[in-house]
Amino acid sequence: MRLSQFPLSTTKETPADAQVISHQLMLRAGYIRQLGSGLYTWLPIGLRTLTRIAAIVREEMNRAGALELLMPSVQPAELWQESGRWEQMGAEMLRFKDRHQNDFCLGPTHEEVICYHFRQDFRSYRQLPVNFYQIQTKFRDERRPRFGVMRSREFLMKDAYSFHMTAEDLHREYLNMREAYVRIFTRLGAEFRPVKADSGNIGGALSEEFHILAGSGEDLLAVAQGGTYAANVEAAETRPSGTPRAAATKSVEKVATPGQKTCEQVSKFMNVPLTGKVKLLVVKGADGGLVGIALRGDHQLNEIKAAKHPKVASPLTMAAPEDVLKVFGCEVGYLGPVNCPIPVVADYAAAEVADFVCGANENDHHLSGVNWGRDCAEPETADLRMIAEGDPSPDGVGTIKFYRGIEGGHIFQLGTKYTKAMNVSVLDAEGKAVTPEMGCYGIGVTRLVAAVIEQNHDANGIIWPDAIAPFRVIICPIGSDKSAAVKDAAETLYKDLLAAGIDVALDDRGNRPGSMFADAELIGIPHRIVIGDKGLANAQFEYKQRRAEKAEMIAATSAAVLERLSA
RNA sequence: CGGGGUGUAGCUCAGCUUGGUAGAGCGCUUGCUUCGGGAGCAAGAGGUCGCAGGUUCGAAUCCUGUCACCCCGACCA
Repeated sequence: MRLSQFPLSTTKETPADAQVISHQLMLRAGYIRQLGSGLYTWLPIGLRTLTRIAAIVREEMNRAGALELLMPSVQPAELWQESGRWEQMGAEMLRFKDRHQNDFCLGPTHEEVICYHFRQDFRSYRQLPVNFYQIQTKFRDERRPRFGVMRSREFLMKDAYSFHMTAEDLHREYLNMREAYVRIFTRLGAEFRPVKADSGNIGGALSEEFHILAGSGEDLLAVAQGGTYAANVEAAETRPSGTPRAAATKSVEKVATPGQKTCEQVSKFMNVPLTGKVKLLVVKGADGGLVGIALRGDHQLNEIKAAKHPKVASPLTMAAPEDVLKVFGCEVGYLGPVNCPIPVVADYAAAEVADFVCGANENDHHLSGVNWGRDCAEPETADLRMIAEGDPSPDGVGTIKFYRGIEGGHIFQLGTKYTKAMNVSVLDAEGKAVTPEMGCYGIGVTRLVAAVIEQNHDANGIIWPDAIAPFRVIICPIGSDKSAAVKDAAETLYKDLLAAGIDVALDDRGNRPGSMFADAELIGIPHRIVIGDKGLANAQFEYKQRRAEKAEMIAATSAAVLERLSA
């Protein structure tokens, strides 16, 4: 591509709205332009990279045996009413009516549509298993779009849906997809990590997320050092320590703690470590009443785990302060399990503390020297807290460290949740109707562009891995309007590289060297060839890898350049 | 949805407190010079001051409403 015919809208100044580096660089390098909140246009250079990533995804999905199709982004409400999600989905699903006043939505996902098509055309076990995928625009009306294309409302997603006669076959395909994802993320040149995940509203059993590791990531990951365990903190389980609780050594004392409401305040005020404090959170119960959740002072509630507890209402709802006052007769800052008027479920760690400090269920007072089983009932225990850095890995191998990640892909074993709801069935070998097992596998294609940039940039701009660069190499001729030798050398090299099938850009805009180099670095071209009279005098081109500290001189031949590119 | 902020030239922003007819830098156009790290000089083009009402002789500036965008939080297949 000749840059004289390929507009680059690069800017020196960083747009004010961009917070994260990938968003800033994508705007500065002219990859995207914002149209509205969470809506972005991909300019030609940005689209080249987006298309390359999509191509890698497509290749690996095909290699893994999945079949590409394309479903509409506009979907009729009937299908969503059938699965029950028309009511379940919140405002993130954009709904509207057509001219006949029929309800539609912009598809946030395609489980309903694929089930609809599958049940039309698939009647026999002989036709299974199948795995369909598409690369299609999705729309989710996020409450707060942010970070450019990292969390936008409209985005490009690869979504795949597989159907199976048995759970075992679903598991086989799940592992097949997992391998395909590992290949895809490896080819992107990204440092990534598959982690155990919560399957969220989509439901289903087994689920893993593929995260691109980056400090700006929105997700927190618990990764075992010295082990293999890795999970999204939302999904990371915690276990009882295995060592029995220490024996009680103190007796209960009531202590005046005026105005000391938080664990930190009480801990400081009474000079006890946070780990010696037990806090009681009050949430709505599954039976409509209230339930107390006991956590160690230094631990945080994991709302997803708590919501899954049979005694707790889902979704998790904290009790209103008025209701707490009514039931306990005190403010939320002074709650504890002693003489507690509601059922209590304790996190494993909280149940292991002896001689602890807790609220006295009386304003401005706490109790010290409290022990489970003696001063209050031995509680029901469960895994309710967020895993913490330094915790032992749940699988017993290694110690947990936190990383931040950007969710680039997610694979699920859905089971029969959607096939059942959508009345999908096929006949097995005995002629009996069977509800197929279903898996779904997503990759956020647009998000990956930003995620890879988060990992690959420097002060001058983006640094693309070869596989997804908009151009692999850029030729910068210096003074080509004055020097016929430079111009000829650049043209010859350009044509030779094109002939060799290399994605090459020739900067024939006649700009000064400084601005050529700045553009080439900002847009992230991985290889640069500079051609000038000085070098040509010695029959040399200058070659610089984007990531390299220094440029080097190579022979002024197309063959020498091709050799560098294949190295 | 709660809290906060911002809308002025293509971009980044000043001007608003204290009302008086629109500014800077970058970018763009033309000319000359320059040409290995975002050039210099000169001359230019370019704005319904988000929108709608109101106050006033007069509103970018004050008041009311509204829309959009951004940030923090909540939420998130």
